[in-house]
Amino acid sequence: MESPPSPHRDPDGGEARRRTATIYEVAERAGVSIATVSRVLRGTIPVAPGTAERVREAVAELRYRPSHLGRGLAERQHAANGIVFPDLSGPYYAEVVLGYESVAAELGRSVLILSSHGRPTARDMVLDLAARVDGLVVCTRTVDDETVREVAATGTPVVLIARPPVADVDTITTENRDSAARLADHLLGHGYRRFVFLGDADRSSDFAERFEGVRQVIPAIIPITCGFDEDGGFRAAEAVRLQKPDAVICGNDEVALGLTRATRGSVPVTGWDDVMAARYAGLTTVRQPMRELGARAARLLDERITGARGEPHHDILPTQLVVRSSCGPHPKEET
Amino acid sequence: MESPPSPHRDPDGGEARRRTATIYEVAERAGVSIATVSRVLRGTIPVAPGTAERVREAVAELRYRPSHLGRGLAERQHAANGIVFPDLSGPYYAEVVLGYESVAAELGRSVLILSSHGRPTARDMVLDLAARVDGLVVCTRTVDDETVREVAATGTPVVLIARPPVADVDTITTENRDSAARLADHLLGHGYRRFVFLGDADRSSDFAERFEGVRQVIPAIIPITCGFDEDGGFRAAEAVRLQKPDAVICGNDEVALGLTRATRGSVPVTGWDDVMAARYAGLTTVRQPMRELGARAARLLDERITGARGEPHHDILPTQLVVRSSCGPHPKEET
DNA sequence: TTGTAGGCGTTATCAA
DNA sequence: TTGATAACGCCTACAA
Repeated sequence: MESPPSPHRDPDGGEARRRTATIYEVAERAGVSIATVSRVLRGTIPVAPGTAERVREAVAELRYRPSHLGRGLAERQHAANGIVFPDLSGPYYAEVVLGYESVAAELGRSVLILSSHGRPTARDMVLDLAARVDGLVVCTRTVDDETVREVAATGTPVVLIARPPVADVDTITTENRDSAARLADHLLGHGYRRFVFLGDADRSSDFAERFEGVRQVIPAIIPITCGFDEDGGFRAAEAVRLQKPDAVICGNDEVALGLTRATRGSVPVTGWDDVMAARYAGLTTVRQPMRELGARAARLLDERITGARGEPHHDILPTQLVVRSSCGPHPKEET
Repeated sequence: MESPPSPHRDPDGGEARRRTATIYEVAERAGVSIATVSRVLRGTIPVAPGTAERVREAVAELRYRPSHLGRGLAERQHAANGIVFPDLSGPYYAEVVLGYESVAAELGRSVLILSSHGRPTARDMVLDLAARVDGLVVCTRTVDDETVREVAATGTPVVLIARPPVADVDTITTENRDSAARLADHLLGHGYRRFVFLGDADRSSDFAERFEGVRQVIPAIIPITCGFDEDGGFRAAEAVRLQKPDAVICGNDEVALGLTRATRGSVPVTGWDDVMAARYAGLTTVRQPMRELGARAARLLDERITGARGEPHHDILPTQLVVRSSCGPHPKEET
């Protein structure tokens, strides 16, 4: 007998880690060619019912699952999407990612996550991630514009979340300016006159827009810079106190919560996002549709991946003022 | 002139989506063979300094990034890990995933996430995910034991989080029974005598262990079943009221928070996990090291992937009772 | 309806 | 130190 026609080795003895079956083994077991196996699995080209049945049996018996590596290489695609965010702690990004994963999964794509954490190697990690997905979502300022452009130049579709447009990539943001103005109006209704804005407008376009929106109504508002999380808000308490504000408008809920903890609620405060903790802290805030942000990004990306050309999208999702107790007892409306 | 020796087509005209450079183009540009390019990129085998330099230049000019698909196929590995969890909402899994991503990234592995949501196709999705990673973390009861076994049988290392052992896969959990008993003791110290346990011990080993731990101290505790989230707790309020308990021990913070919202704090309550909202709600709870859970899983997985054999690990991480106001004003200790 | 064979982008083994 | 070239697992014209 000659050696078997298959160019592939037989599975090894089996004492070491068990190999996963290949299409060749399925084909051999079903007594057909690998082309036929591929056809019944993909359902592209009709196969004789009997043959198809034998193939399916072989697949089941061998517990065969096609290799994504082989398939991806042949099809020139990954069937996977990526998403980059600064950090998952704090429900904001967790929700965004969840919304993203949810529809990506529906669309048959796996999702790869990457938290930049603020690692200096973020750029490289993102470029690497981009090389193993069909499309990429970049949240906020996790990497610089240059990197975004480089990924986009590769031809890999990119969607930016909560970030100003770069080149002509798609963008999804939430409405900031108007709701910020509305929030400011509400606070003015409380009778407050002296305000502090707490956050870092230079490092987040969201924060910048919120600040602008507020300042439109309260030109004299005093900006104070701090980190994006609870700790940032907590630490800023002293600086805030020095300004003796009637109320403090914070860039997001975590900052507001941190500040509240430090001031023990002695100063009226507002946040932004409406994370779960905000409800229990009685925090007045602006709710944004975090999950929808991710979900929409996934859909948009899918359209681009599957070939949609057209002009760049720049979707803006609506937000909603949520008044609770942290901004103080509201005086009667006088209208 | 003859046609070029490379078996690969020239890049297309360039009007459509731009292709990413391949190793052949780098080799051609540097005037070497692809083998040499591969060698300088991997740094495995020494290459003449001058040659290496030329290759690096070509790589930079072409912005070449090796294809993970090609590489993975040749190396028979993915350089990626997966993690499966029921849902990312609620800070618990968000933190676990974050801890996981954090160390996985350090170890040079991408991470693929999959939320089972409770989709009926979860089993298939997990099997599919398992086929595209080198190792997999499965949280809680996202899929049945059978599926876990099937993945493990493939040879893909698996680590279970917050779930009882299956076959001989590694396991990481947090301590439940003792801390539950401690919690019960504390509540007894308040003078409470009639208790309800709110959760679903049948669908979570964590809940089951917590219930057992509590019941050790309070044999007469009344179990009531509800969903795992805020809504579950909220809806269970009526059933709880009917029992007129002195205090309610909930399986996790979200349930406790939901119940609290429904009862407006009229009944002493405790949770479990210590999520962010718990702090602001003044919830007495048991803190578990969520991020560490994920981080450790990533390390353990990496060891298995890189060849560690040995006995299965069954790590148990310590937890910590956190007393706040939700369990009521504490009477003076009398010791 | 089915099989053959070339290609997808890398790695790694032989020779040279 | 380098270059051909055979895998790796799959898809898909092209033939039969």
